[in-house]
Amino acid sequence: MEDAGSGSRELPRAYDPAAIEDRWAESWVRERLFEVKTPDEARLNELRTEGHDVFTILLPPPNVTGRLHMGHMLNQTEMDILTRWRRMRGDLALWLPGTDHAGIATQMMVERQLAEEGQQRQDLGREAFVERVWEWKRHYGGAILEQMKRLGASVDWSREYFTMDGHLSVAVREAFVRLYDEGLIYRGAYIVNWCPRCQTAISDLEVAHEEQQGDLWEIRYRVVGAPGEFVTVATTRPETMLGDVAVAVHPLDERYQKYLGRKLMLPLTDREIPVIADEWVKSDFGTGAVKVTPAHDPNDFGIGRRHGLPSIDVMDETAHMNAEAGAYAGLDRYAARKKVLEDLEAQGLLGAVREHVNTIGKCDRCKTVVEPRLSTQWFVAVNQSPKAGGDSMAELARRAVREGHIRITPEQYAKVYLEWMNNIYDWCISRQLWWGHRIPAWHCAACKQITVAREDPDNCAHCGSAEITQETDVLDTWFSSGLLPVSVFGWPQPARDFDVFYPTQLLVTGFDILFFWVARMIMLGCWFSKDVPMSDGSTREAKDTVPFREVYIHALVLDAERQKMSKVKGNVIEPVETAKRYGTDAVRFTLASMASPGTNIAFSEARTEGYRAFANKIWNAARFIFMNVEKARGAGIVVDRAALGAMPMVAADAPLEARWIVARLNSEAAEVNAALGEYRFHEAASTVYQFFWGAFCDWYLEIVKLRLDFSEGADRAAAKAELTTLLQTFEAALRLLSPFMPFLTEELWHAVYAGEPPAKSIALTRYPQGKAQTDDRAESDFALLQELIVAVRALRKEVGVGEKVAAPIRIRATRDGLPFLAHSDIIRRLARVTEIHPAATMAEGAGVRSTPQFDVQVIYEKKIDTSAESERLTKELAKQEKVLASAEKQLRNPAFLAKAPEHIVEGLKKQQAETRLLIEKTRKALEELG
RNA sequence: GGGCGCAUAACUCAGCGGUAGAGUGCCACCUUCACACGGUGGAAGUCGUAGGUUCGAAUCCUGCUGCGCCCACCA
Repeated sequence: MEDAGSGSRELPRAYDPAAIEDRWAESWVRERLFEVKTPDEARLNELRTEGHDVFTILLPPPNVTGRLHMGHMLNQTEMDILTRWRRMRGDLALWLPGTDHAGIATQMMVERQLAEEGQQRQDLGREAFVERVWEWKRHYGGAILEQMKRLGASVDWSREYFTMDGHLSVAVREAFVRLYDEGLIYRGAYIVNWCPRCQTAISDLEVAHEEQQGDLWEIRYRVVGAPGEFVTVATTRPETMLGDVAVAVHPLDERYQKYLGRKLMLPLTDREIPVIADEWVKSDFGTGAVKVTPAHDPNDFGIGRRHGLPSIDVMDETAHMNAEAGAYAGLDRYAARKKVLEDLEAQGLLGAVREHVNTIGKCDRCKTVVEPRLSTQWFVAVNQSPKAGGDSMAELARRAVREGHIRITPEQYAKVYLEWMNNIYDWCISRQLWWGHRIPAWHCAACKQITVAREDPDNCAHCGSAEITQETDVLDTWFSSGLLPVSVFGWPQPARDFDVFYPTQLLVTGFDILFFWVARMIMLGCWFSKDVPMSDGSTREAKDTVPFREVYIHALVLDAERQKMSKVKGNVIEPVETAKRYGTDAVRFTLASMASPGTNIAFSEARTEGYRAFANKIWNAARFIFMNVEKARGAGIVVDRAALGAMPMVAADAPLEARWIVARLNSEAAEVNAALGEYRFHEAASTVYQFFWGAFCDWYLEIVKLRLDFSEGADRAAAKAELTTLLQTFEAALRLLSPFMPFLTEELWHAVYAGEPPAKSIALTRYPQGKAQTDDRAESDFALLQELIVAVRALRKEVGVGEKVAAPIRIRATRDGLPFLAHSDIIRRLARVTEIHPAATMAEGAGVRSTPQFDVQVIYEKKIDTSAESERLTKELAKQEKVLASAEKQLRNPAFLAKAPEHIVEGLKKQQAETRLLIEKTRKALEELG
């Protein structure tokens, strides 16, 4: 029997997400539901002919060390909603997961583990340490993906990658070699941001700037050969004076003209340093004289270069003073600062000390104060054109956004991106770590030259010497993750995956990694894909080089007090734990309903409670429906399963509520589709919520109770028709809801089909599109009916009719007759009315509710509370008069009549007429009350 | 030093040129045979502040106040 609706399994009275979620999460993975086979050309053409497309989305790879937080869950909920939606629309939807090896973070994690065993990584040696990290990764890595599985993310697990996988490492190496050969990767000694704790260079982006109250010290440098004369410099970092090689002043600064070319005696040392002129110096800052320390300050480094000065490095990699610092050697930088100041003071060389707000850079990862340090590193020359000519990487990346090949939502971030891109510096990509992609460069002991190669070389490419050793540095993690959009699809090998899935459609991510990752992907993606021909052999145009066509920047998730969640503050809301308490669907719905583009989310559990109630509401609607399906079956009435799965269609002579609910389903579905197309998750969520609860449950289900009479002598054909519409609408509503609440809808959808569903999952069915059937007449008729029912309910309350008591009503139509009387059964049931008496006049002294269309009274012996009613009416009257006054004022204004659009004027005229009528009615009612 | 965002009902947020909406909370009534994680009715906002543009402003512009964020090589 091809029937629908479950009777086989009684649904529990209250929805218990815990009872179903693990089961489905596990099943979706086991059934390989979301795996995408790379289509061949024929299949692809077929897809496109049908009006569908490939939808590829890359999961921003979480760190292997990561645990899922609310930000991830928001990000994943948004991606999952979109992916499920696109899949259900018939697109080939691929959501690709993976994890990032996260250089510093992971290395730190394992080092901490070693520390507990009383060891350091140096004790193990590089090879053993790296092996240890791999082992850690195998044991603990990727826990976050397991959490993701539990939350039902519809990703293709068969394609899961790790950024240190073999084929991805090949891509990293290829990219490095190509850029090096182009002269776009270079090695050199420059000032970089150095973290003394991590003992590695970090990029500009990995430095967090903090303002703090500090001191600006003035130090007197004796002028050689001029006893009693000094040049006073100002500095915030006195300890670096030990590495000074000059003092610079502005060339036009009159105060110092006489010292130009003279020598100064560097205090605390026996070195003499020159006074030089450089335009970079601002005469109005400090004393106008700057100590020049090329090894410890990027500006000084620049001055040093311009003037051919040496660099004296006075610190080691742990920010302790080195041998160059003489007596201060071995001291930590702050201890050295203290001692330097004391010694200067003792020698009378310390001048004024001023309070000074300065910004200090801290290591993003460990919060240690970063030291600008001269060291030899590898850089990507992002602003440089390749040898053969053409645009630089940065320029390509700017054009991609400027010319609209990549659309960023919300738009304001496009500006932020371009602003950053316009001011970008070369990217330091080397890290002094052990965990990561080792730089494929070999140093020759014989000729000192560098060999960069795809395959590990045995000999120097320049002199042939076998005495070569590999570079010890590894690459910045973002170098490999920046390549992901090309590398996951097989680049640099020619690959069908690349042809089909590149460019990806969308990137959903947080603002915090816009520069770190998004910008780098755009640079590297555009750069490397431009040489990959299209699948038909044609040259790739700029628009097809981008790594993704759209970027959606999502909100930050804050706690209910709008504070950033952090372990330190202890205000972290655990998503999986929260999902267990309220149900994953409820948490997802909370996030979706608050995910308005461009605003942050203050996550509140109160709201989640509300959506748990919503889930329960859906559950119970299902129970009610299944119960009736059972009842019908008992009477030999069975709904054909084939009627389900599409948009319900109703006959023109079907009951009003059936035509209405189907019309509503169509219009709401259209709205949801439109909202999702523009990332307005909150609108989509509130639309489905209002539809299901406010329309389907509150009105349709209540009316349907009138129709589901399957007993002998009842209109069984009508009952069956209504039951069919009910089931169809519910099934369609489940599909509409399913991207937002995948677990609950999956469970109920299977129940609708009594355990014999037409597909393995609701996720594989089609999304309601909402173009099928509209019915304005049904919507407006129903709206009038609702107005009447609400008015009667309110009157009953006023007059004091008990909840269970039914009472007659008196009704008078103002103009359009009494069309709603045709639905007296609905009025009787929903407003608890016995008889409906059409009347020409309203009775005096009884409460009246009036609308422009009708007046209505409840006939009941118990009189109303006249003073309360009079108060209400007075208030009502005041409101109406205000509305009227405002309308009249505008309608009297010739400028308004001349300039306002016609429909506004017409609307206002209508409002004016209706309000006048209402005022008249209200006044009369007040008079009658006395 | 630049740049950006936000201020709307008690709370959390929508709305972003035509006279204010939702959820939660609150008040009253109702344990009616899907659901008390429920139903019905109700109270609640001079849309931060001062100007301006407009026939019309919560909505656009400017100043101010208060929060928050990002970027930045003045020692």
